[in-house]
Amino acid sequence: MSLKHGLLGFLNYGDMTGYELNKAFKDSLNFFWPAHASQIYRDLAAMEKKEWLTSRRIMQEDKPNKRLYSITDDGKDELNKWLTLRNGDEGVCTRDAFLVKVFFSGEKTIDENIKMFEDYRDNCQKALNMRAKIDNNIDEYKKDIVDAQKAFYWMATAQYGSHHYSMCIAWANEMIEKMEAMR
Amino acid sequence: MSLKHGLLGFLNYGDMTGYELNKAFKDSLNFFWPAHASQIYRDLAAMEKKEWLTSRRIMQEDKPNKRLYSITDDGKDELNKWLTLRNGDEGVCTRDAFLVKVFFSGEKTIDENIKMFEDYRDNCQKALNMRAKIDNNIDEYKKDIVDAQKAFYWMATAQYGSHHYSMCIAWANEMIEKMEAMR
DNA sequence: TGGGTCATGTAACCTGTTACATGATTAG
DNA sequence: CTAATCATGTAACAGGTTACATGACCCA
Repeated sequence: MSLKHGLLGFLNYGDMTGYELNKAFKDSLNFFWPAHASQIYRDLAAMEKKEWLTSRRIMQEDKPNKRLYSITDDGKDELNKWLTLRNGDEGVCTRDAFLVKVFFSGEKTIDENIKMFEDYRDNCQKALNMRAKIDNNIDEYKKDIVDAQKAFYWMATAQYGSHHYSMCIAWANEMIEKMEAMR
Repeated sequence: MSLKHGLLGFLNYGDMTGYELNKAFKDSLNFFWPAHASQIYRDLAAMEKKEWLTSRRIMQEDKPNKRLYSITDDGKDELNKWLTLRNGDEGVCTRDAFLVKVFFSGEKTIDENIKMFEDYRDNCQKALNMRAKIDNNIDEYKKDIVDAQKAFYWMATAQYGSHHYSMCIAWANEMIEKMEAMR
């Protein structure tokens, strides 16, 4: 997986510009796969060279001109190849800088660490609250791209998000409690 | 965070070779921060240039010669800077390719997706079982580096791992159940 | 005699991050 | 008046992945 597959996924729903793709990522996948606009534009250009996409310029008068991308048959093949590819450790092994930091936090005082965990918990709580927004976004998109099938998998990822943050909050609270007992 | 900080963390416990660092990663942090041996050696060289480390060659007769790294005061400063740096979204936003795949899985048949989730669940189960091993490793290291303080934070990350995989398994089962009802 | 452990690296490549640049229109 | 939206990109850099190379010793 790389950003390219995410872009192919969206373009498979219909033609989009880099700007729109950037928004689509922010509105839905951002929690699982953050993307910078600059990378989106760069990868779109690279994918056009590979002939996974074609593009055409759309002239506009009151707004800047834009470039609309369409997925090709090669692009669809690539997307399906990725979708049906069996996952090895994908999803099972997650890179998480916070956990590494925790691992080495024996160097710090308990009070510092309690604060670090409280911060973390609060950030998770904020993220959990924001999930409600994401669910709204999915509901809105649902109206445009009417397809109960698709919507189910969007909801599945949203569900994961909620479970994930709840778990993190519970874990942080457990650890804070233990640290307070140690103090 | 980058691999460099993880390496500094271990070297702060005592001098180590690239080979030993590679094993230390595999035995403990692998689930949160997988590292390739080639990157470890490359980053060690880069860190020596920055004077975060010094190294000396150890000659051996029946085994290949090796290079032992020691952390410098600059290296310790860098480590502490990172450890005490306030986390923004670190830990809150996790990159997870499997979730992206799920998001776009409306393109596939329900049967294919059930299989995908079953695979995922089984991988998580395997990972969960392997956590027992990690716990053993931590117990062993505990004897060498006797420090209850440190051990607590190692256990905290291990706890996270168990919680994480249990949550993933539960989520996958929920989704499989729903998909089976849709079939 | 084949595979695991010990031990270190190089090179090429791919992917992601940060900083910068431009400039019109529109809503508060 | 000022901030947001629309819209696209370049350049440099940092970090991670894959493939390859070497070679001895030891255990089954």
